[in-house]
Amino acid sequence: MKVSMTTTTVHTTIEGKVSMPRRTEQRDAIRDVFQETDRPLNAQEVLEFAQEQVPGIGIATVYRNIKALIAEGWIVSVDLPNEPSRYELADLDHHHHFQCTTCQRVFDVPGCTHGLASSAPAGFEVEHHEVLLYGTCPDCTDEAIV
Amino acid sequence: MKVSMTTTTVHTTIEGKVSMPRRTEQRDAIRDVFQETDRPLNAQEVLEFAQEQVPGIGIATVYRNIKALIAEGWIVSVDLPNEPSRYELADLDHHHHFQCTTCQRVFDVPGCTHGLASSAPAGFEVEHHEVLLYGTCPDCTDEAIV
DNA sequence: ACGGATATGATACAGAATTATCAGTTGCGT
DNA sequence: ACGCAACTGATAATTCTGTATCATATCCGT
Repeated sequence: MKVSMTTTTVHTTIEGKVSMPRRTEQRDAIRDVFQETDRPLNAQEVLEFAQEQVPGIGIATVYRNIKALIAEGWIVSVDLPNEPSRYELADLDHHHHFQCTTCQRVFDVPGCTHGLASSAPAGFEVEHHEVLLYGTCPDCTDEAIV
Repeated sequence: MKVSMTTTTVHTTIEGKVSMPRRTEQRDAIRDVFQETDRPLNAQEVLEFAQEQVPGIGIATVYRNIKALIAEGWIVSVDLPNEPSRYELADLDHHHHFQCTTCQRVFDVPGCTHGLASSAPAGFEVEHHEVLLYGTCPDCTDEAIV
């Protein structure tokens, strides 16, 4: 189930005045990128996709907005070993990740093999876990055939 | 089962002469650290433990030897998201890792919840996987009680 | 349309981990 | 004991990711 979240972060000045974040085409483009893509994207990927809609957009703007979108809980970071952070919508169900060892893209893997909490030795209290699968994605498997 | 590996890496010069790596107290100390510790260690941890045996040892030497030990297949790197590389003996059985969210140390978790390869969607070929558990280690659980 | 706070883009900067450099030291074959 | 190649320690340099700076542009209430 996807809950359409409409969180709004406001900024409060010293005098107590409240200002709303502005709506810009760059910010809209970045939001669109996440909503139209079903896998975690890193800052560079977000930049490339956003540039299709706003050619002049810069990497600083991407980082700034990613930070803001995380702060308002609209996206979350997906971190893999030795990889730059990727980001995806925050309202996805629990899932794991698959990284293609050929194209380096990361995909979501629905579901969860539970029983992981009980796999730790006695005395270790598991709070959360992460499962990472590595292999070849369908696109790269097809490429290999050609 | 632990197989005592005695890999020896040699260096070949341009003229074809072969030279053996030298035995130094620093290198011995670093090897000892890995053999006496049952969890993955990062470069800083290796430095600290090795300094107990060779007080003057420097971080550069640690990195150099870690690199050499990896090259000869004696240790392998253990990489977690947003963490510096850790290293452990290469001849350990398949296992996973647990990171304590309090002390940040990483521990080995024996065994493996299989069935992971089949958890990926159709078209994704899983070659290997990594399971990361996060929580509180016994030491930190005890600390909390005190 | 005005005006000022906020956003943007270009780029300098920062922080972390690891590698390169280099002068001095040391292991080890002879 | 000699000699030299390999090793070490101190530190500079590098690489990578993300943040700070700042002049300019733009959103949006009035």
